[in-house]
Amino acid sequence: MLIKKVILGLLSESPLTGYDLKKRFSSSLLLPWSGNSNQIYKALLELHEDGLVTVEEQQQPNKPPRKLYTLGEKGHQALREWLQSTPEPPQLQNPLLLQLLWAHQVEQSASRAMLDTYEEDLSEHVATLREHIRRQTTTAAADHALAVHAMQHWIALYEFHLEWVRRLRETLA
Amino acid sequence: MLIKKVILGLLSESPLTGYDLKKRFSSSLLLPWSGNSNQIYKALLELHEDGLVTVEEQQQPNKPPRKLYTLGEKGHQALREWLQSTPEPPQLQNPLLLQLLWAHQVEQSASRAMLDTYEEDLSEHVATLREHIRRQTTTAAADHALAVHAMQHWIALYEFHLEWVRRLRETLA
DNA sequence: CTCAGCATGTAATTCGTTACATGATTCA
DNA sequence: TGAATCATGTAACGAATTACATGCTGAG
Repeated sequence: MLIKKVILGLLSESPLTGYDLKKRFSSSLLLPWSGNSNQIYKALLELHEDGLVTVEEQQQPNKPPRKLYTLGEKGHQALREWLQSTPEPPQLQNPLLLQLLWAHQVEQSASRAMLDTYEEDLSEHVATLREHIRRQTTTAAADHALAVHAMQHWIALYEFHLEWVRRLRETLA
Repeated sequence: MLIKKVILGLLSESPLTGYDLKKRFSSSLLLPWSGNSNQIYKALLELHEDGLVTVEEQQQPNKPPRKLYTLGEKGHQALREWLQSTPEPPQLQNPLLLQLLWAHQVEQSASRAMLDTYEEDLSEHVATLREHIRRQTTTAAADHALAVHAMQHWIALYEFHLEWVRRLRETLA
């Protein structure tokens, strides 16, 4: 499960609770998970069973008790192994491309209209991502060159797609 | 469910059985489904319940009976509606990028080695895709300009990623 | 008084996968 | 004899989602 490795990565930066992780996942556009408690608390239990993390239960005044998870030596080792393993090739899922496979069955004006709103949605989406990444790269991760490269490429992939959509619209206009 | 729309698309080309669809899905690298019977036969049942397809049961000598599904008028309508609807922005999932977020925790030589095999795997993968698409575009779909554009862009996305990996390797060498 | 934040977790449901069950035919 | 193709389907499981349950605190 990829999410477990990512949790190891996040815990390697600092100890965190399930709730912290939840917020990280739901606020990060880069991490492709919704940040639902089900998955996270289950993953943490399993990581603990496997001895990769340690837990410290903390009672705090005026707040619910929390469980702080810390990456153990075995966890660091597992993380390092993952970082050195060869990842799977990406899965570029693109609903638009599927739709275009049968686009000849509707009038071209309809496809053009569809692409118009698609381009609008997409460029807004890309703007959000760009801003999101900008904030990330100017703060913490800025010293990790590979991480910065990765994020910029992630954006570039979306921009590449957006550019293609724009050119396609022009050829249809 | 996106797979149901895609089934409508496939049935719009010619009537097919569940078994036919299964083969289409498992042999097409473009359609991101494994082609497992569970999903397909269930989808066909539901499409039938909704009156989008009609079934004709055929007894054939020396072979198991089969159910031929044909797209009805309501199904054509549903397909056309889908083709005109605005698709979701793509989800570019890329395990490599996640790994690079914490790559500074291992030695750079290890990351370089990882990228070496990744590039090898990926370029092979892309070659397969390119050949796959080449066969597709030279035959049936060749007359549908938008479909051809879509497939070429799909490949181009992978090639864009591959090029980036190559440049990244050079900067690390 | 209500809503957001903190913090844990469970339940129900969807989508997807592989593996299994059945049974005939054809080809090596 | 054993594997591959045709053709239907079920079972078991995994990954992910949303919604729900609980309960306390502090701000508007």
